[in-house]
Amino acid sequence: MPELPEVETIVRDLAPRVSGRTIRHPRLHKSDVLRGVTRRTFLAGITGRRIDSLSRRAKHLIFLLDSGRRMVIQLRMTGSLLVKRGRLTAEQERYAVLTAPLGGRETLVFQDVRRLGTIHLLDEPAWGTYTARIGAEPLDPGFDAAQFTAVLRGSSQAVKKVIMDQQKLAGVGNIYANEALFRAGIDPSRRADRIAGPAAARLHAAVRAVLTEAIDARGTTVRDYRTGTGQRGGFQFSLDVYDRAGEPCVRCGTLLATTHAIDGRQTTFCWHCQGAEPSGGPRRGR
DNA sequence: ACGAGGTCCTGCGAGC
DNA sequence: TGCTCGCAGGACCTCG
Repeated sequence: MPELPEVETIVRDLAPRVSGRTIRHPRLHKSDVLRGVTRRTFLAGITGRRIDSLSRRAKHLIFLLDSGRRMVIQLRMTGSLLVKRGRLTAEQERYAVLTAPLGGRETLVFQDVRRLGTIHLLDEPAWGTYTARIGAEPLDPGFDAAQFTAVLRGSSQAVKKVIMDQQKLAGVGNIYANEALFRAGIDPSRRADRIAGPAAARLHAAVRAVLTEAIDARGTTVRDYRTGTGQRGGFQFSLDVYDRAGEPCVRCGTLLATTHAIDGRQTTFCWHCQGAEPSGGPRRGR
């Protein structure tokens, strides 16, 4: 599932290949991915437009068009984006949502098996509203431990849910939330507003470190994720807890536990390394 | 403002 | 073998 590092990888791969290119004859194969725009308006809005830049905001891909509008693609669970030279494979044909020929036998392809992904087409004011609803970028140089601590302080919900809340913090999904909490030695179910001081600073550093390392490894491929060049990422070999339930903790050897108690999402953690906090004490009986 | 639950969507694996 | 069913889950929604 593409989170911040995966989307960042796709942007780095594709930005040089799409910038300055013109969308010739786009085809929208599935209309149910559109949000806030009709099929007709969407196609009219991108046809013949030049892509001035491709960038990332949280987990969203932002195509800035020469009209000043932005095509915003959210990959969600199974979406992928690539520039394909020549003919599409049978699988790409089958799951293509949007194909946009760029000239020179190259085609921008957005494919998505489950079609939970979305496409918006936003003018400048709408983009302003859209991006304002998304929280701080965790890798922004100005996003320091004090700002992060303030985010935690603002909620009594489980810390894992808070750091995955896109309105509070941008780009962290289930994989990196699990990893960062393990690295920081923090119980995922602990109330966010009870975490401060050194523990909050540890989590702040862990979130940034795990995201940075995952970008360096070109993302995590558990199932569907592919880079902008169609390859697998490399960070799945560096995961400490995600998808490792029942396996021994890399730090202490305790068998990793799993629960769905936090927001219904799979949470994997080590009782020993994350069960107890200096200021909070262990939390059991979830 | 909170938690719980529904919705979207399809492939996959378990169970019968 | 062939069927049904539960699950995967990010973002958004409604309800109490």
